[in-house]
Amino acid sequence: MALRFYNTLTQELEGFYPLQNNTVRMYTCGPTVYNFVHIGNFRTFTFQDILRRWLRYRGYQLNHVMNVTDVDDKIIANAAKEHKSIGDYTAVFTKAFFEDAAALRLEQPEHVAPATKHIDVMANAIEQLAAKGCTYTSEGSTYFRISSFPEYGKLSHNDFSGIRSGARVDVDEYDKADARDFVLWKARKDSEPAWETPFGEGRPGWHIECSAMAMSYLGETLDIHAGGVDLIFPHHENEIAQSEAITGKPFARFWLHAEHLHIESQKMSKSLGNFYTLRDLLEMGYEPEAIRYLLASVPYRKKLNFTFESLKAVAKSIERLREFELRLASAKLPAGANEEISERSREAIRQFEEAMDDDLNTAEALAAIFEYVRAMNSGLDENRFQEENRWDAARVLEVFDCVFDVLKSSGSAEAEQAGSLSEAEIKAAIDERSQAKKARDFARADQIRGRLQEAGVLLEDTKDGVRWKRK
RNA sequence: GGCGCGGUAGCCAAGUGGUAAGGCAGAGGUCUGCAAAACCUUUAUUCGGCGGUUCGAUCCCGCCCCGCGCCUCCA
Repeated sequence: MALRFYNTLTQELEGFYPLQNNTVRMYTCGPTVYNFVHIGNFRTFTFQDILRRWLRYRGYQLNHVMNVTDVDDKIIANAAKEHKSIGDYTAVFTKAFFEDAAALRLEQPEHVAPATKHIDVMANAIEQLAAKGCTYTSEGSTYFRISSFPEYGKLSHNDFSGIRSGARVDVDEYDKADARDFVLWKARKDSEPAWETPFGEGRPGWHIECSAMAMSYLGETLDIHAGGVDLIFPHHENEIAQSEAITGKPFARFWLHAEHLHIESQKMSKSLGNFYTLRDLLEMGYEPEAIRYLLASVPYRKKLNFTFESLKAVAKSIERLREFELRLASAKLPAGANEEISERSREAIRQFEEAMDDDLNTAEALAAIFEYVRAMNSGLDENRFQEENRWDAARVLEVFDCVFDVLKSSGSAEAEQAGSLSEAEIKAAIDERSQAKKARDFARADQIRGRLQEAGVLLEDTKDGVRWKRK
């Protein structure tokens, strides 16, 4: 079965292929930089990263645009509180976001698009909407008239035909003609940041940013648009309305939405205050790879229940894989190749690919890897491995890691520094201990082992000699 | 109320109309001078409840119970 994704628009699993050539044109909703983003947000960004990597594995080129919302109510309010310009204010959190993303090994999209750098594109989109009669102004602000777009609701599968103006309009929304209408352009208020446009001085509404930037970078119809489930309505629904009202063409062919990360059975969110930032977890001593693995290991359409127990468990899982890699590298093997091992390796890759092709079923893909590792550990135990088979196993791990990217330890560079023992020193100590063991001076041997352990170096006695690793 | 997601072993979590992947934890074992580490084996007669369809359902249908999300800013 070929690559397929669940499309929120059609509510079906659909075979995926890009519309133009071999390049996937993809747009994802990025962060609003008014604060540090939390790991719930990163669950979605990690999903997007896995998606990127798998598309590339499947031979596609990527043209991926991610927006950065750097002007909105919260940003304006927070910046004012700190007596900073919004630019100075958002620069801090934008930088933090990309640092965190790098720590989680999230690839950079081909284009990162800050909203404030694309005001002209948005203004142009609003003018096109106005020319089509889809807008109206009220108190200096410009609104999108939902009644001008009959298909409104097709993404969230809501029927809005019954909702008419006057049905129930919130007090502070008295200036809208229809309760569901949304603002395209907000009139300037007091000293708020504002931009000059033909339809007045002000700033963009949130939804227009994504429509305008997506189409300006990627054209009228995108292959994939992705984000968190909470964006389905109203954000993505509104994007569809604006974009399709302008072009008359489908805005995006595939809509992919990641479920939320939960904590204590509730959505992790800023407003509930039940969140951890990546920085929080790193300070507690968790490895970024473990966090990445945890975020990636639950298929993206399932709620992911975050617990520290899980985080500790996945750290062990990663160790198991790294242990296998290490064992493979240090094993003494006879020359030649065992075809049975080679075939089992190819089988593992097939299973992994099949799982990933199935709407990125990472849980099943992981199962394929762990089953393989168990089989290969047995193979090593039973001396069925030969020299050439190293490559077979290395290839399996390589395929795994080009998606999950957790095998190489970023190994808190500090810890390695703190360990302070050089490789040569460690090797010398190991030799000394081996001599002591040979002389049956176990007290001496244990003393050396203890000293190394204190320095953060763990010894493992194996059939093929002494192995060590930093802890 | 409308729309949507889910309830599988101690925890996390796949999956299929034909009798339950994987990870962690637990138990047993191998290795070892002893350890540690590692590795191996093992762990749900059962898949929220009740009916129905079927030769057969955890998987299909109906009803019910429970949890969660969106409907307002939100990954």
